[in-house]
Order: sequence, then C-alpha cells, then structure tokens
Amino acid sequence: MISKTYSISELAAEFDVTTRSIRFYEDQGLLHPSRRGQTRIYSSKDRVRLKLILRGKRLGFSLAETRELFDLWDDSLSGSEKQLQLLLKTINGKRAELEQQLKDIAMVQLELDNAESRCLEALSELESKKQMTAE
Amino acid sequence: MISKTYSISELAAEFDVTTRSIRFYEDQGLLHPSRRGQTRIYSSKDRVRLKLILRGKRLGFSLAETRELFDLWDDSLSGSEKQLQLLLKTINGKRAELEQQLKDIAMVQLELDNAESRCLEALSELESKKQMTAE
DNA sequence: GTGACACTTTACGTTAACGTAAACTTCATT
DNA sequence: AATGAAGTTTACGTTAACGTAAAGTGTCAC
Repeated sequence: MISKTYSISELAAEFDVTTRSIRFYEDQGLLHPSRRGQTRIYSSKDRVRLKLILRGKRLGFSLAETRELFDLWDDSLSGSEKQLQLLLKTINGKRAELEQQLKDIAMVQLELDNAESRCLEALSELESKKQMTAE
Repeated sequence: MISKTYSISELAAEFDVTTRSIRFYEDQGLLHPSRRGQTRIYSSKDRVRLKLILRGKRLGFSLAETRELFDLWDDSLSGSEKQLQLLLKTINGKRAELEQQLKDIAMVQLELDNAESRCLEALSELESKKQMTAE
C-alpha cells in the first residue's frame, strides 16, 4: 500500500501558507520531507506536522518551541528513561501554559462582553436622540 | 481623593517586565503616563492597560493589534455611530479569534494527553524489563 | 557638596519569521 | 524546439519587540 503524498504547493494551498514558509520550517528542522531528485515530497506524517506547527503558531508558540517538542517526541522513541522523563516534564509544562491561556481567554472574553454592552448602550442612546429630533 | 500612582520600576517589578519594555509600549502609543518633570507617573488606569497588554501578548496579540483595540475603545467615547459600529465589528472579530484559540487549545491538550499516555506506557515497559534482569 | 541611585533620552544592535528577487532545473505542452 | 508552470537554491531585505550601551538629569542621605 502506497500512502498519499503531497507537493509543496498542495500543502501551501491547503493550509494557506507560502511555499517559502514551508521550506523555512524545513530549514529550521521542523519538517523532513523526502525527495525525488531535488523535488520535495511530503508524506501524511509531514502534513500532520505542518498542521501542528500552524496550530502552535496560533497559540503563540515559537518555531523553536515546536521544534523542541518534535525533537523530544522523536527522541522518546529511543526509549531512554531520561528522555522519557524529560518529555513528561515538558508535557506538563506545556499543559500549564495552556491553562494560563485558558484563563487569559476567559478574561478577555469577559472584557469583550463588557465592551460590547457599553457599545450597544451608547448606540441605543444615539438612536433615541435621533427620535427626539425627528419629532 | 488622590488615587494611587506608580513609578516605572514598581510596575516593572510587579509584572516582571523591563522598564525598557514599558517605555517601548509608550513609544508605540499603548500607554500615556503623566509626568512630573520628565519622570513618568502611572495611574491605576495605566496599570490596567499594562495588564491588558501583557495578557494580549500571552495570547499572541501583537502590540499593534492591542493598540488598535485601545484606540477603538477610546474613540468610541466620542460616541460617533460609525466608530461604535466599527468597534462592534472588531469586538466580534476578536471573539472569533478567541474561539479558534479555544479549539486549538483543546486539540493540543488532547495531543498532550495522548503523548503522556504513550510516554508512561513506555516507562512502565522499561520498568518491567528492569525487573526481568533483576530476577 | 558629593556619592549613589532611580530616572531619563538617544541610538545602534539583535532575533525570529518570513518576503522578495535572481538565476537556475525539470517537466509537460504546443 | 520553445514556452510556461512548478520546483529549486542562494542571498539580501524587512518588521516586531525589545536589549544594551552611552551619556545626562534629579534628588535624597550623609
């Protein structure tokens, strides 16, 4: 069974990034596509990685951070206890970050709600004034 | 009643940022402390703004984005209907961003859970091997 | 009045994450 | 055979968000 592969521009189109960016991610050690001649060929694993990279970006992870996570994960396959312990620690670190972000998001959502209310109030205020002058 | 004020280094210490950063935020139009001579004096409103700036940063907002939000909010005080409508639109745009982030966080949390499981499994695998050789 | 700090401005340096241009190669079409 | 589309490498340019060094001002303790 031959699993699906992708060209660089296919991935670029699918995830709405430039080919330049994808090559850059490879340059930074985040992707390792195979090659036919000098043309890059991306596997579905590469595709997943790209998805993870972009998800990380949306959460404010730097490429270096994401790369470290990838490396840790790959290293953990070696099975060394030390690597595994380190990976566990990193995982829990990230978890803490995410929890902080959840708190932050909740706060900002409250502020947005608040802002919207005031905004709508100010608008209805304006409307009633319009009515006044119309009468 | 005179409300509390803060020096630049007080704020820097409280929020664990450099004074350089705080001055930079002012330079970018995000803060507008008053002055006694040439020394900056921060009000509690300034303090709130700084808190918002940092919260935004943790969520991956650029300083420019946060600044736009501040400006929109300030402009909305003028009460012009156009400003208010624009503010409403922007608020809902940010809300959408936050929802995407919530989804992203949920996904990453799942991946972390998954990774941790595999990791723990690999560790217990190692442990049982240790037992074997000990016997 | 003189350190010793805390504050200030000015300005050049740095890193991350690409953008962009130049100059190829490969391959499919006309 | 030539044109065009998609791929490639190399390399310099750019923006954001500060770091860092230099040089000066204000004021409080001694």
